Amino acid sequence: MRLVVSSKSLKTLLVASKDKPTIAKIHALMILTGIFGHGNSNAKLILSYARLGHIESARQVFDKSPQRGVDAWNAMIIAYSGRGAMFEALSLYHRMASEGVRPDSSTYTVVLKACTRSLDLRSGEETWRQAVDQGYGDDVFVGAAVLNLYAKCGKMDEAMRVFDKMGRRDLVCWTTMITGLAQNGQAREAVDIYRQMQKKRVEGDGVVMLGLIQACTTLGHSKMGLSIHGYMIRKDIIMDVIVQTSLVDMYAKNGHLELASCVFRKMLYKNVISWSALISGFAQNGFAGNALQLVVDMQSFGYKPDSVSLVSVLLACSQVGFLKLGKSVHGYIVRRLHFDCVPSTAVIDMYSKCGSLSSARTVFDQISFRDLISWNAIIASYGIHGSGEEALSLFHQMRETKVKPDHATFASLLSAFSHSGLVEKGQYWFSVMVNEYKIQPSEKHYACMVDLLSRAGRVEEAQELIDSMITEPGIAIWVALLSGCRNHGKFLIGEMAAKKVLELNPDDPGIYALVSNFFATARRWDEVAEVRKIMKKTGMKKVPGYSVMEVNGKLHAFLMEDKSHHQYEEIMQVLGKLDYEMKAMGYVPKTEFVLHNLEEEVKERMLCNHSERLAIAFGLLNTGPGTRLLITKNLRVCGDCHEATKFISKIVNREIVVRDVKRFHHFKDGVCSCGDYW
DNA sequence: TAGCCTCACC
Repeated sequence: MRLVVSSKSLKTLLVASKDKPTIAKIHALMILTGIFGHGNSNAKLILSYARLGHIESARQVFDKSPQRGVDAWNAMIIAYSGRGAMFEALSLYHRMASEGVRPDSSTYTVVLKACTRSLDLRSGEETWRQAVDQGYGDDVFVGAAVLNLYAKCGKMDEAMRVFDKMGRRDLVCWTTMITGLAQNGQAREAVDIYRQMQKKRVEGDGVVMLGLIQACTTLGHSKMGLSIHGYMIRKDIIMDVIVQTSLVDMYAKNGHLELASCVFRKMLYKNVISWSALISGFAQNGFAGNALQLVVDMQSFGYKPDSVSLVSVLLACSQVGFLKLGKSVHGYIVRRLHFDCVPSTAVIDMYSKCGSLSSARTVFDQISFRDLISWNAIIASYGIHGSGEEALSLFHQMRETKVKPDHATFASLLSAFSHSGLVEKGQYWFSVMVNEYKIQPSEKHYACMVDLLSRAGRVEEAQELIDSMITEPGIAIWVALLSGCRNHGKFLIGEMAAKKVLELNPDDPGIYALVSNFFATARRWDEVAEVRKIMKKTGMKKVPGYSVMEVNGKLHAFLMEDKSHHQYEEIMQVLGKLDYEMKAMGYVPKTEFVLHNLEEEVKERMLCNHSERLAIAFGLLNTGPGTRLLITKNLRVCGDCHEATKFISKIVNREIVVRDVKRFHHFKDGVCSCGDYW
């Protein structure tokens, strides 16, 4: 019996084959039947081997082909480029000419793709020039590839130059521009290009919409995002898992978690990325508990968390001080996944925000590759723990590497100086930032400097600095100035700062307390009454303060006057006993931190029931003598609680660490590491 | 033959 095998059927089999032995059999059959060596059969074989990762076999086919058409060369370049072997891909491309094979449109496209993968702008531009020389300058495939090269290398100006000159543009060219602009932080320009595209009556598909959704995400334009979503539904544009995931991401990043969850729930097909998008949305918006619950849910649906979703878990852990879970996630990533730059930075941040600065440092010292963000994270870690000198020393080490400090590095460094009271160092490095690094100071940088100068009593200099600002100073700056004025009795400047603070109407009751205290210190009772009036009007709607503490691997959260806790009675007994001992040692409740019109005794009781106080008492009840307590608070620690915690640390002979929204307070033996200025 | 999704510091 004679077996008839057609070239076409073998090629179809090749595309469908899922393992090397099958391909090898078809390969053998091709040789036996004489198909091998004709047409582009060798190219198909090369691609099939490469698809399954057998690059050596692919190369053997290439080397043993009796004649190699341009398809075989292209296939081999794709094979190398897909494996990240850029050098081999490029050398093949260079060899083609010497072997008398003329590159075609595909060759330029795949070589440009290879250059894009390795971000090799120089080779890419050279390839593009050669493509133009050979008459492929108007080819939309080559054009889209060069636009993508520029976009991925962050050269959108260059991309725009090429795009403007293009004789023909297909949908992919438009999309590459829109996506490229959106991903390079030029979201407005992305929208402009889309408008141009509409004018030319080019219909957008899901991928174009995805670029626009990303633009909405960065611009924070949820309204526009919503209208794009509606447009896709009306126009029946297919929303695949990628487009749906970016919708989830867009809604979540813009704070619309219900909408994000709603899109997510309606997704028929989900993947780990869509879960991660939702989880990170909750974590980034401060809903640590929901984020953690979602990770449990995703596992029950059979999805295994990857390093991206676990980074969000770490973020949630750092928010609430969940050291135990953070530690186990760290271990899991190290053992099972890739512990590269992003997860290691998240781990550093988690340890430092959970109070373990030394663990953060150990991880930082062990990682082999440190990028800008890892340096920023470790510098910030020392800053929030009040170690300005160590932050500076790390900054010096960073300057010895190739990594260039950015605005965030200086924000962390200056904040470290302000938390450590290093005024001259702050001034010096602020001027270095502006003059040497040409970084335009932002609101955060100014706030650090104003804080630094004001706490040293140099409020006039602080005011001069504020006057030199080009942008309108925000609340953080006026609050910093006001604190200094209050502490140093500078009433004239302070009054102006207080008025500014009230105009800006902050959300934080602690800030109203500061303003009220300032006026009380200046004996300006009318203004004190005015602040109370504002508080009464808006104050009751403020974010409720809560404190979180981990005991035996479980998190316990406390709200102010929280009676729901099963140990509430015991907690109140502990607090009562402590109150008695504290008063005997000279503690006087700072009732000015309660701004309601209440009797003194009631105010005192309210102070006593602040969430951080409840958490401390709970910690004392449930941990052994001498154990360090770590409490995480969502707002700034209250001034009276700060005073009380100092006394408590001495009475119970414990180290009490409180992390508030700004920094760490290490209370030990009646003293706080912040030096009573925060 | 093409273009596309999630994560770290401030």
